[in-house]
Amino acid sequence: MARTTLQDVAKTAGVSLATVDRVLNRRPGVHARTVERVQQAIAQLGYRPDRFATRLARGRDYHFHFVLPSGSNAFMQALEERVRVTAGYVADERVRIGVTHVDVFDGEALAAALEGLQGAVDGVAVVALDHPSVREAIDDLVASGVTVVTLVSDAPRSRRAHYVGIDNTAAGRTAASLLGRFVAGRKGKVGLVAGSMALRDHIERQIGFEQVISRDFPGLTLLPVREGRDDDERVEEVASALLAEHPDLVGLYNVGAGNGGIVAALDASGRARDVVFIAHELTPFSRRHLIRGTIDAVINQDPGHEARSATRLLIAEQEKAPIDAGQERIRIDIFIRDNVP
Amino acid sequence: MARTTLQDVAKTAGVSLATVDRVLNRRPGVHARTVERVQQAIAQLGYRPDRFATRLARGRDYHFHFVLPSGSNAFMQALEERVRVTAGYVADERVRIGVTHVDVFDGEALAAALEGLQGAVDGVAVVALDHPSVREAIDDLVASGVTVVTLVSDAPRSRRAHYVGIDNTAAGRTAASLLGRFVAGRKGKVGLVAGSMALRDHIERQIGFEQVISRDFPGLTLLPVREGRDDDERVEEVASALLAEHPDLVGLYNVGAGNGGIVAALDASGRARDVVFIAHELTPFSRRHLIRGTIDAVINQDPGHEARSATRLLIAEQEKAPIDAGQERIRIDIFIRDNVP
DNA sequence: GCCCCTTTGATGTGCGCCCCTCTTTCCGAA
DNA sequence: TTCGGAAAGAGGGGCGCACATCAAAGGGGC
Repeated sequence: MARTTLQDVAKTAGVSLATVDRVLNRRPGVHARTVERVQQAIAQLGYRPDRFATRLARGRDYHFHFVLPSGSNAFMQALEERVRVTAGYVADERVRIGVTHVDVFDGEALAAALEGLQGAVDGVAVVALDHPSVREAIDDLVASGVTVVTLVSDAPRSRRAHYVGIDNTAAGRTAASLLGRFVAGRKGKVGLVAGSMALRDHIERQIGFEQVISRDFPGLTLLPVREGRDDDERVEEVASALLAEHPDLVGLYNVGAGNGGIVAALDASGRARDVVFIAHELTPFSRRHLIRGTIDAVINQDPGHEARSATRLLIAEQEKAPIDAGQERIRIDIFIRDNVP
Repeated sequence: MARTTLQDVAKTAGVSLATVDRVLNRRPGVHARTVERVQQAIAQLGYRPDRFATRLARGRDYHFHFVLPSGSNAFMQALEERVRVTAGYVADERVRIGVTHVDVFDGEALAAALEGLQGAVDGVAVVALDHPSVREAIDDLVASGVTVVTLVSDAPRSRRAHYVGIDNTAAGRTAASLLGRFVAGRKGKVGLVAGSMALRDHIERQIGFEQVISRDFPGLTLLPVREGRDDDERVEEVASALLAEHPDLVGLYNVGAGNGGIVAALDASGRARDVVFIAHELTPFSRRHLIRGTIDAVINQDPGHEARSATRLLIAEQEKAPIDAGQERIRIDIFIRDNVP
């Protein structure tokens, strides 16, 4: 049996090809009754437009843009690299992908960058901020017909089509569970280092972490959060201070970047083996120390998956194609020494 | 700038469209010197054929076949379901996917089923067996021009194009690490239940598990392997026996299916909270007991990912298209209560 | 110089759909 | 009855490539 084509639809609907085309592409000038007939024929035949013929005929390229935080940590660099790789793969599918950098913490700058994309692109993937201007900029883009997905960090009450990233509260809970079980029944203090309490994902991770520590591990006491600004040096300072002030520190959770600082502090203190250290994001560095044993577990979100997923979602939106939710859900990966890739 | 097309290549190579076509599709009757010229033009222009135009013009459907074990456990059922879902998604990309069932343990039957596919399909994904007949059947298929990928379970020395599945030795090591750390320093026995020691993946998991337990956890003693035949009842018997014979049992690792049996035995013994239980494969059942706490961790391979990856690899092979290794690597997922989807 | 064979060119058709233009038909209002 | 606009039909060109056919040009052997 050959494919069912527009011809077949036209025939069974008893109309001409032109009319079917008008219906399919929502062109005006078709009687409601006729529209109905055509749609019935489509349903009856189970007609699905040939993606290849459609894209070929339409001849238009899709133009997407990724807006990423500038000059930042290993994870973001990995993400950008994966975006570029993905761009390479979809280039021969008539998809062009651009990348812009914007300062992470500057909501206004991010909003401005987004506004500047109006009219120039079909879709945008943005590492967002929970900031009113950003939300408004996203909503403006959506209103102007641009598809927007948020990446890694969401803009909760905006009209973005999808959020491509993990549930950070659950990530925090996961870290706590692992840490709690890895300390093996010992009692003591647990330290948490965040990048900045202005970052929504860091806050959420902290909340999840707190929840589980206080509920499930009565022997552990969570110390007040320290801010490390995602910077190795600063993180090392606060980690060293934590280690010095608390001889009974049994666990450390670094919510953000700057794992190098923690490793350095642990090494300097000579307590790397005694303190359970849970980190985020699998990088060459964290991978190395996971294997060495300084880091006990890494909570990860796969930047390659995120880049591809965002791209797929943007394409699907353009083509009004269905989405495989299972494929697009970003997992909270747990890596220990034995299952790192 | 518009796409570079065959026209452009022909022009810069100084030959006709027909000749470029001959080179591209490896048709005979072109002088080596000319081939060279054309390929240079292609390289120079960075020409890449338009996937959509190609597929449309070729007009041929790809026909793939999945050969799965029959009447079996929840994981295999999930895998099959995901294969069917994937089939639905790629149906409008001119890809037809068929599914056949074969008895898992019967190498000859599997080999026969594979032989029967010759000439009927372009590609095959098979849950293989490490059996000489199977290996030969795979090699025959490959020799006859059919692309073969193995799925979940490999046929190591065959000529299959890819193996879509996890490293089972690493999975075993991962289970051991988690179990060892979760027992929190207690000393005692550890039990391992496998489906059958004839299954390669089960053996590999066992080997990995043994390695890590003996190397990293001197306080733990691994008991001799028990076979549960992936069947709830039988698994319950052996688990109950283990629990009864060893009051100091602190951990259980179920390498195969039949988690229901272990849960039942643990519940009956009243030691569900004391014995750390590591299982394989996230199913509705294991998910429930992970949340309840009977199961402490689940090692998983994502059947949806495997179905999609196998399909993508088969398509890529047909189109001689590049492969994104990062996308196709199947991860060893670790799920604990807090990061289950 | 003739013939044959290899190499190349020229050209056409079709894949399934989009998009545009130009009729033709039909229905209701004036 | 006439007229106008809405609804529908008809047709064509094009997207970039695959595939087939036929003709022309080139080169070597005799």
